[in-house]
Amino acid sequence: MAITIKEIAKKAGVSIATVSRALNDDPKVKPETKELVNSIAGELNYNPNLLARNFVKKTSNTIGLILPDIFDEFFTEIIKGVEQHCFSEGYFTMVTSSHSKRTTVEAVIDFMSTGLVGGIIMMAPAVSNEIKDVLSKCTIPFVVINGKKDFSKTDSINIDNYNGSFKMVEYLIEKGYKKIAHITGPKENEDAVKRLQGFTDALKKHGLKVNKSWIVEGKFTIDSGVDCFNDIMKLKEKPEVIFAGNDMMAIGCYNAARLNKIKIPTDIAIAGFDDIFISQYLTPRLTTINVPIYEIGLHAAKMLLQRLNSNENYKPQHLKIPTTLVEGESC
Amino acid sequence: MAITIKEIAKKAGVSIATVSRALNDDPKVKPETKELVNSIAGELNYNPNLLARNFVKKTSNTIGLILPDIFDEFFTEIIKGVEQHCFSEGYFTMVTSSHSKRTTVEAVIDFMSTGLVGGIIMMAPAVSNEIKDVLSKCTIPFVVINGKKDFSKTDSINIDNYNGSFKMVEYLIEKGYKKIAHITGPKENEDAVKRLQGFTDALKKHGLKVNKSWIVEGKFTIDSGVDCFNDIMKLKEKPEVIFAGNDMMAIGCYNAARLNKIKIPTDIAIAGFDDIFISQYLTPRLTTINVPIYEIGLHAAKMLLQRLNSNENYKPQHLKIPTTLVEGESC
DNA sequence: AATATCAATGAAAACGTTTACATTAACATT
DNA sequence: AATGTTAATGTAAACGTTTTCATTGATATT
Repeated sequence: MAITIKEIAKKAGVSIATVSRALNDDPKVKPETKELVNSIAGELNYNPNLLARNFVKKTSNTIGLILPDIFDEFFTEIIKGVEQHCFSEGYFTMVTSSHSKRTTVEAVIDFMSTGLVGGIIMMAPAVSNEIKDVLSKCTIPFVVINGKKDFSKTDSINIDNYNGSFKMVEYLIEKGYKKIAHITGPKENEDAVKRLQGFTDALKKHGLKVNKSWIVEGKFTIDSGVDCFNDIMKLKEKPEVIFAGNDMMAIGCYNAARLNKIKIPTDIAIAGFDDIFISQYLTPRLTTINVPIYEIGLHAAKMLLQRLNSNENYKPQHLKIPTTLVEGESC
Repeated sequence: MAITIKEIAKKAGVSIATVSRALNDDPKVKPETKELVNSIAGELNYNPNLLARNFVKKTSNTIGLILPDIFDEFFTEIIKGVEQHCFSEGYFTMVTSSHSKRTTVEAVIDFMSTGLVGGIIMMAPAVSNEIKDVLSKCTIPFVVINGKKDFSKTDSINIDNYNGSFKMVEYLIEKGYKKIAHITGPKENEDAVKRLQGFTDALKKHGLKVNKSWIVEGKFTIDSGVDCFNDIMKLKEKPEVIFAGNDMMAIGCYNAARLNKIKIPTDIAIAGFDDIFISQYLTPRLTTINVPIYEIGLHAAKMLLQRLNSNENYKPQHLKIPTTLVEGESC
């Protein structure tokens, strides 16, 4: 049987109310009493029953982290960032992902309606109306990572996709490239949309015309990278460089290139976006846009906990995470 | 305010006890009553307060997953495996890792003493006495992944490191290699120890002598792979192939080789262990031992839930996960 | 000296659920 | 007719904590 405050109360000769207050460092308790209670608690190796505590307080020192279906190494970093900050503030982290048996929306509802978590962090690269709907009814604080701009009533964190993409294209132009192709992510994916926008705007700014056939839609997966690469190589007018919408698809390009004995960067140059862990170990090292993934998780957790600990309804925050260009040998 | 069974009871004209029983599908409740209660619950969009439920039942439909300090893409798959199975059985997954601010032991204690989780899955490549100690006092079921053999009182899951390593060495010998070096993991790491054992035994079986200077201790990190590779290349008698204790260190070898213009596999061959995601995208593709990581998580979850749902103390299970050789072009 | 203020503590309710025990009514057995 | 059995439901306690609302005794204010 675990130790309860009742037993501490008995040993200390005070009421359970005083014990509770002492343990919670209530200023109304006499310092001596506090000390007494704390020492007895330590002696008995007391640990508060969080189930009971959360139950009566109607909150939870656990936060829920909802990840999208495919979660790769990218998300490990997010989990790490979230978990480490939460832990240091006395919170636990519950993870879940949407998969064959559950949608993101269902995950939100699960988390929200059971009382199990006090707040939610949600990765939502594609924000459907259904999601917006359920979130608008959400009774606990939440932070959206990568939501749309129009999703402004709540805290959100976004990667600065537009500028990252813009930066990359300017870099390529500076290097002398004039024929630049782009493999986009899925149209529904907000990151993908912004990256495409940065791409076209940068081209326009430098007086390069936007060649429609050099913009191909991928799926942010390696396989789709392979397919898109092959499609591009079939064009009569080939580009000099392919800017893949993310590193996964850039890897797909590498693979397709190797298979077809096409040399990078001499035959065609490749650039990516994300700077995932693998990218630095590709040969040649991929030129890409670094996204500080760990930091995203960290900031998401910070925002959420701030929210949880300030009952006044403060103005929703919107954080845009800056990116940096990483120069490899692939361009 | 969320709906409670009290309100359902009122609407249905029965007591809260009956509602509780009906919702839990107690056979003592008349089918008609059950139906009535369920339909009202559905109407009101009732969701049980799990905090209250778990509190009174002194269990939790949440399991705790403890990961080691450095957790890379390898662990993503574990998390996925655990989470997906747990979810399908109505359990939530809480993750944590040991890091600068907390040891594995503290994580266990945290999970155990708060009532927040009903069971624990722990990845413990190195099982210290301290861990053994705290686990022996553990009051809730747990499963250890990669524990030592002598840790037999509880459920455990192990990678078949020995045979994987043995297989690899036999494969290399078959390919004609005679001078085989091995970069081991940390001595405390149980996986590393078993892999080394498989290595030496395979050599002995085939009448090859074990050259001490060809066995170098790494740390299972990329950097240590670089260092060990360089150390080996400084030897007067160089091996023909380096069998790295894990893929991360194999990647380190790749990097060091590239820097020194050493060609793989012509100048020296490299093999790894784990078959992590990246390995298939290395050039040349790494020859390695595939470990079904997702399955490990899945089985761990299965074992734990089985344990949780059978109050009789059944015999502890020990699962050994088989591995397969993946032939790349690096040997 | 009477009263107000205050610091420290205690008593008890409350949270939403499960469950041991009690109760009822219907039916079966003697 | 009296008793036992059973099915279905109700009553109320219990879980460990926080918190509202007293209560006490001491000190300050008039």
